[in-house]
Amino acid sequence: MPNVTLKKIADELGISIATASKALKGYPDISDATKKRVLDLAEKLNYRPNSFAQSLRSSESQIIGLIIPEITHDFFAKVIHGVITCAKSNGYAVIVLQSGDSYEKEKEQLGMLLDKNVDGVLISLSNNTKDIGHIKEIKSKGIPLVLYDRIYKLLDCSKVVINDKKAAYNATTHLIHTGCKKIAHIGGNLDPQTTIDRFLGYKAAIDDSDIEYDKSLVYIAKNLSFDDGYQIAEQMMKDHKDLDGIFALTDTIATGVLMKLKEMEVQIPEQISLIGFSNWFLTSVTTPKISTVNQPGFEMGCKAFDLLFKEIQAKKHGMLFEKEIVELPTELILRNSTKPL
Amino acid sequence: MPNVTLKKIADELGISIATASKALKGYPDISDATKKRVLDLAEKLNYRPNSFAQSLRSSESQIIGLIIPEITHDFFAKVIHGVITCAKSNGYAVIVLQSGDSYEKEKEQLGMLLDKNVDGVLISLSNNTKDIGHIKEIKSKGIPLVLYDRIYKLLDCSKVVINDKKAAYNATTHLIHTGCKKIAHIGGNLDPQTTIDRFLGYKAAIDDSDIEYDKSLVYIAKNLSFDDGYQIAEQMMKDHKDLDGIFALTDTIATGVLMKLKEMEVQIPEQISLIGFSNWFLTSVTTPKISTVNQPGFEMGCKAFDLLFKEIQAKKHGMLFEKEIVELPTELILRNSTKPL
DNA sequence: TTGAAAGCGCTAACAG
DNA sequence: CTGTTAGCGCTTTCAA
Repeated sequence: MPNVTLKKIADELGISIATASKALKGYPDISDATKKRVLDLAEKLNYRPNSFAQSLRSSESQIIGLIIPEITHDFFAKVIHGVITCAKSNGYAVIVLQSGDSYEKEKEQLGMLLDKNVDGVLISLSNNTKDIGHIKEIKSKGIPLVLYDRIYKLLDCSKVVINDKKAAYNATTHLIHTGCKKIAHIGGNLDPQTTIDRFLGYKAAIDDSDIEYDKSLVYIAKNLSFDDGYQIAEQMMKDHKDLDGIFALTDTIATGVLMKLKEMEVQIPEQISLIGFSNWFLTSVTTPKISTVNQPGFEMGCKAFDLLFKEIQAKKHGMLFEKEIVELPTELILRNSTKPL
Repeated sequence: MPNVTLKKIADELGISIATASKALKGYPDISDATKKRVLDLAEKLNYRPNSFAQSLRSSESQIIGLIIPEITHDFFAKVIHGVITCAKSNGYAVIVLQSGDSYEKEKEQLGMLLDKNVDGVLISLSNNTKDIGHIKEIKSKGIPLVLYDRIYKLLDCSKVVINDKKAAYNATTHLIHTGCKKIAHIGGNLDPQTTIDRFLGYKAAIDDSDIEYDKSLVYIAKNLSFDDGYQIAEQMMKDHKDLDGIFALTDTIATGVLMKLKEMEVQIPEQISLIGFSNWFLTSVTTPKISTVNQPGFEMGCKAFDLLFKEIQAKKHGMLFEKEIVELPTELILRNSTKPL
C-alpha cells in the first residue's frame, strides 16, 4: 500500500515535484492549467502530504500536549473537551497525558511531549508538584506553555485560572448569611495554589464575620476523595456536636460527606449546610442536591488553548508575546444542601 | 535556542554523524570508548532525537489516535484513561478526538488522524454512524484499527466489547426474579449494536419468563440523556399505572428517571425497581443508590490498545495478524433501586 | 571500528 | 511559468 507522494503525482503528470508542490500550495506562479491538473490528480489519488516530511522542514508538528491530573474527574474531562474542540478548529491535534497527581509521572510525560516535538504544552500541575524544574526546562527550550487551573504563581507564563479565594469566600459567606455559626472546612494538605486559595477564602470569610476562626474546624482530606469526605464527616460530628456548616474543597469530598451525614441521619440543610466546589454533575442528583461553585471547565480548556495558540503564532512569526493571566468567572450554585437566605 | 542534533554531537567529538547515531543506538560495531564519549555528551547536552526525522525515515509516528463519542461521559473517560495508560507504557502517545456522536465529525477526525500519520486508530462509533466508508478507507490504507464498545459487527477488524445482550438479559431477569411483572425498557432509536443488543437482551429475558412482551413498555430516549429519562418517567407513569420495573439503557437515563419518580413520590424499589447500565460513579450517590451493570471502561481501553499494539507490531514485521474479538465480562451491581431477591 | 553517501518527502530559494 | 537543487535530521547500507 505505497502512499501517494508528490513524486508520484509529478511523475504521472510529467512535471517536477516542485511544481506539483507549488500547485497544491496555491502559489501564484503556476499556470492555471497545471494547477488544475495537479489538484485534480491529487484529489483523485486522495493525496495527503506526508506530515513527517512537512514537520521536518517546518519544525512544526501541529500537535500540542495536554497534561491532566485525572481524566476521570468531571471537571478535567470538561477541560479536555474544551481544549480538543478549540484545538481542532485551529487545525491542531492534542496528545492527552495523565499525571495521576504524581510529580514523577508529570515529569515523564513532559519528556514524552518533548520527544514528540509538540508545538506547545498545556498543563495543570499535579498536587504533588513542588519542584518546577521540569516546567522550566520546557520554557527554556522556548516551547510555548500555558498553565491552567492548578498553576504555580511564580512561573512566568500565561495562565488560565479562576479566583479560588474569592469563590471560596463567597461560598463561605453564603453559609454565614444563612445563619451558620460553626463552619468547618475540608481542605487538602498539599500546596497547589487552588487548595491554598480556597482555604484562604474560607478563612477570610470567617474573619470578616463575627464568627471566631477555629483551627480545629479545618480538616485535611489526604486524597481529596469521596472516601475522605465520608470518613472525615464522622470525625467532625464527634469533634463538634454543634457543627452547622461545611465548605468542602471539592464536590467529591462534599458528596462523601453528604453520604455519611445521611447515614447518621443528620438533617441537611436544617442541621448542617454543605457546599462543595466544581459543580460536578453528580451534585445535582444527590438528595438533597448539593450547593456548589461552578467551575467553567470547558471554557477554561478553550481559553487555555487560545492563549497557547497565540503564543505559538507569535513565536512562529518571531513576534514577542505578552503573557496573559486570564481569570474566568465562577458562580455560586445554590441548591438544597444549604438553607435559603 | 537551536536544538541539539546528532551533527552537533558529532562535530563536538570530531566524529561522523553516522558513528554518533550508531553509538546512541547501541550498535555493536562501535568501540566502547567512542560509545561512552557519545553517550556522555548526549546526556550532558540533553540530546533528544528529532522525532520528525525519525518518523520520516521509519514511517512510524509512535502515536495512535483515539476517537471517543463523548469525553465527558464517565465510561468513556475511563476508556481514555485505560488507553493512555497502556499506550504510555509501550512508548506510544495518544491523540484524543471527539466525535460528539456526529458522523460528519467522526469522518473529519479520522481524516485528521490520517494527516497526522498515526500508527493506528481506536474508535467507538458515533451513534449516528451508519455508513462506514470512512472506516473502510482507513483499513484500505492498511492502518491498524480496533473498534471498541460501539462496534460495527460486519467490519472485519479486532474488537473489544462486552456482551450487551447477555448483560441486559441478566439485568432484566433479575428484575423478574425479584417479582416485577411489568417491566419497561428505555432504549435508543439509533442503531449502534449496543443499543440493539441491550434491547434484545431485555426482550429475551421477558420472552423467557411467563410475562407477556408488551411493545408499549418500550420507550425511546432520543438523546440518551438525563432529561430524556426525566421526561419519559412521567410519560410512563401515565401510560402504565401498574409499572413495577424499569431497565434503562444508560445510567444517565436511569438517573433522570429516578429523579422524576422521586418527585412524583413513587417508592423505589417498593413500587418500581430500576436498573441502569454502565456503573457511572453517580449511581452510587443517589438515594436510593441505583443498581446497574458494570461496564469495565478502563480494561476496555487497555485491551483495545493491546490489540492495536499487536497489530501494529505485526504489520511492522510483516507478519500476518489474526483479528481478535475480545469480550470483557460485565457484572450486575445490586444496590438499592431494586428489591432483594 | 569508522565514515561517506543515499534517501525518507517536502519546501523554497534561485535559475532558467 | 517551470525545474533544479539543497537541505530539514536521522538511519543504514556499503566501502574503507
